This record gives sequence, C-alpha cells and structure tokens, in this order.
Amino acid sequence: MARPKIFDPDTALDAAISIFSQHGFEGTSAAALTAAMGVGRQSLYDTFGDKWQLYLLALRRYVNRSVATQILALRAAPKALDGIAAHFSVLIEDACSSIRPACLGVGAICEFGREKPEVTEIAEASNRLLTYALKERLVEAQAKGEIAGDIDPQDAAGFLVANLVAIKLAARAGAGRQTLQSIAAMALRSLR
Amino acid sequence: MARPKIFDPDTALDAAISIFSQHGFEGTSAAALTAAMGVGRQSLYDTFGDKWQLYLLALRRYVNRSVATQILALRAAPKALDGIAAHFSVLIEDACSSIRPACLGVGAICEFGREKPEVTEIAEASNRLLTYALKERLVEAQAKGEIAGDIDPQDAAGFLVANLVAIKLAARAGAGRQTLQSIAAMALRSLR
DNA sequence: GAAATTATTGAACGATCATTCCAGAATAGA
DNA sequence: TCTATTCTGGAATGATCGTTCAATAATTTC
Repeated sequence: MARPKIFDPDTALDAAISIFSQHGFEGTSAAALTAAMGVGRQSLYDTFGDKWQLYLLALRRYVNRSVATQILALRAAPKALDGIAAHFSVLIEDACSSIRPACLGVGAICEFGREKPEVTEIAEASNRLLTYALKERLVEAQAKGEIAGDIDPQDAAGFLVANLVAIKLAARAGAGRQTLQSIAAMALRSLR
Repeated sequence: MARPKIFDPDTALDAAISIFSQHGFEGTSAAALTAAMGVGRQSLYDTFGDKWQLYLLALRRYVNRSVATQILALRAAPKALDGIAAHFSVLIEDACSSIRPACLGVGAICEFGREKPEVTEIAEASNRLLTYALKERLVEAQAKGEIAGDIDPQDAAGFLVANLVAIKLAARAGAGRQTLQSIAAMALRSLR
C-alpha cells in the first residue's frame, strides 16, 4: 500500500546517542542531528517528535543497553568478586575502545541535575537497577568470605556505582586505560 | 576624572559561576547572565569580553578557589590520613550546604570533554595540583604506617580524585549527605 | 561648571534556533 | 495504472541567540 520506512529507527537513535553524548542536549542542533542520523528533517520530526522527545528516547535506549550489558557481565562469572571485576573491565574497555568516550547518562545528570523530571526518573531507575544487582553479588561474596564481613553491601554497592561514574568521567577527561584500571583496582581493594 | 565602576567584578563572577554550573555554557543565555549578575548588558561585554571569555574566567576562578580550599583542608590536619578525610568532609559539606550543588569543573569536562583546549588546560592543571597534594600526604601517611605499604601513592591519589568527582556528581544527581559520606568512607577504606 | 569616564538601556544586527508547511519524488500494494 | 504512504528538501515561521551601536544618564576629578 505504501512506501516503507527506509531508515532503521534504532540505527538512527544510535547516531543520536552519539552526538548527544558528545555535545549534550543544548549543544546539539537539529541540523547536526539530521546530518548524523542520515534522516531527513521532516522524517525525524515525524518519527521521533521534537528534539526533547528524541533526547529522552536516546537516553532511555542508551541507559537500558548500558545497564543490561553491565549486569550481564556482573552475573556471568561464577565467583561474585570476579563478576564485579568484570563489571569494571567491560566499562573500561568500552570507554577506551570508542573514539570519543562519553556517557549520555552522566552527561544528562551533569547538564540537567534534577530539573527535568523525566531525566531524573531515568537516572534513578537505572541507578536502582545497577545498585541492586551489585548488592546481590556483594551479599553473595560476603557469604562466601570473598570480601570483608564488616562491609555494608548497600553502601558498597553505592560506592561501586559512584566509581563506575568516576571512571566514565575520567575517560571523558582524557585518562588512559591504565589510569582507569588503577581506579577500578583501588575501588575493588576497598572490599577486602 | 571618571565615574568609578559600581559593581564588583568578583561578585559578578561568582554569580556567573552559579548559573554556569547550574545550566552549563550552552544552557546559559546572555540575558540570564546579566539578570543573575546584576550587570547591564553592555557593562558585561565591556568588562568580561564575550560569553566564552566570561565562562573561562568563571571556570578559572571557581577551580582555583576550589582547589585552594581543598588543599588547605588536606594540609591542615597534623596526621596525613586525617587531612585526607578532612578533604572529603569539606567537599561533602560544601555540596550539601549549597542549595544547588553543582561543580563548574565537572560541568565543563562533561560538556566539552577535550574539545576546548582552554578547558582541557584548566582541568588538567587543577587535577595535577590536587593529585600531587594528595600524593604528598599519601607518601607521608605511608611512611608513618597509617596506610598500607603495598599502595602506590600515585595510583591512590588518582583514585581519590576520581572519588571526589564521583561525590560531586552523586550530589548533583540528588544523593544526600549520608550517601556521600559512605562513598568517602569506602574510598578511605581502600587505603588500609 | 567642564571634562571624562562609566552605567544603563532601547534598538538593531545577522545568525541560528527548533519547528512546520508544502510540494514533488519515490515506492509499495491493489 | 491508481492510490496510499513515506521520503526529501526548499521555504518560511517566529523566537531567541550573542553581540554591537548609539544615545542618555550618572558620577567622578579638575
């Protein structure tokens, strides 16, 4: 009946994620979006709504995928402590392999703080998921004596998430793989 | 001979620091600047040059003061480890006491990454200063047996700076004093 | 009071912003 | 071929952007 959509919305969204993380919401123009996404101006508005809706779509997609990848790595290893270490490794590898390492989640928090309810909600949801998954493995590790007994798993999980964010920001600032790895190593050290 | 300047450039700069940290460079309009700084449009341009120069001035001022305050706290305590702990306390207290906790330094890195040489330079200089000051006290602490002997002071200093940044970002995301303190406590724990 | 400097502000600049309207080209099923 | 849908891009929208010009008011020193 009709001409089918020619571009893949998911691929286009990935491109949107890329520019938004590099230049933020305010720093990304609609023209830059259409250019990077390879989508006509009108198609963009027809498909994704306005710029803010597109931003939220990109943010949700990025955060979901990011959290999913990290939780997968976290749960893959048989030993809990190995899973936590892998969690960091995946993150570091990702930050170093991509040309321009920038996290859209961190960028959103930095740019908007808590002024945009939608952003706050997305950030808190992913933070909750990640923290809980970490806590699970920390409890497990503690039960098996892999980490110190006087640690509060909840606190430790929050600490680890904070260090994940710190690593992302250090990468954005230009730190090399070695620096990032030493941060992760020190963070893990505090669990002993 | 002439009418003297009526507003204090430093006070005005502090106001600029406040809005720039809340909304970033791109998110802050010239109108918002004049309103918050209490300075006429033309006076602003006459005194500070254009928006970008004003941003750099604000960034330098913020970073210098911030680093100075923190190094002061770091060196005040007789015992090195206490100094490091105080370093974190000062930061946390500052982040919690201000209504809108936002760090212009972190914001600059988030917004621009390494695209703007001036920003990169400012960030790296302050990072160097802070890291070195921390390393000094870590070496001292190690010599006196306050921290573990198998720690590399350079790595540990980088780790601590990363956690300072992490705390600032957690505060921006809405974390309370207790959460921030537990992050700091865990970071210090890794030195044992 | 005169001269000099600064503050303030309205007006305007061209540029760019996000967004919409619209018309034509392309591509599918009927 | 006809029709329906989508893609594409030029044109235009009104708004806002950063910035400058220019004129007036204010305040100082001489």
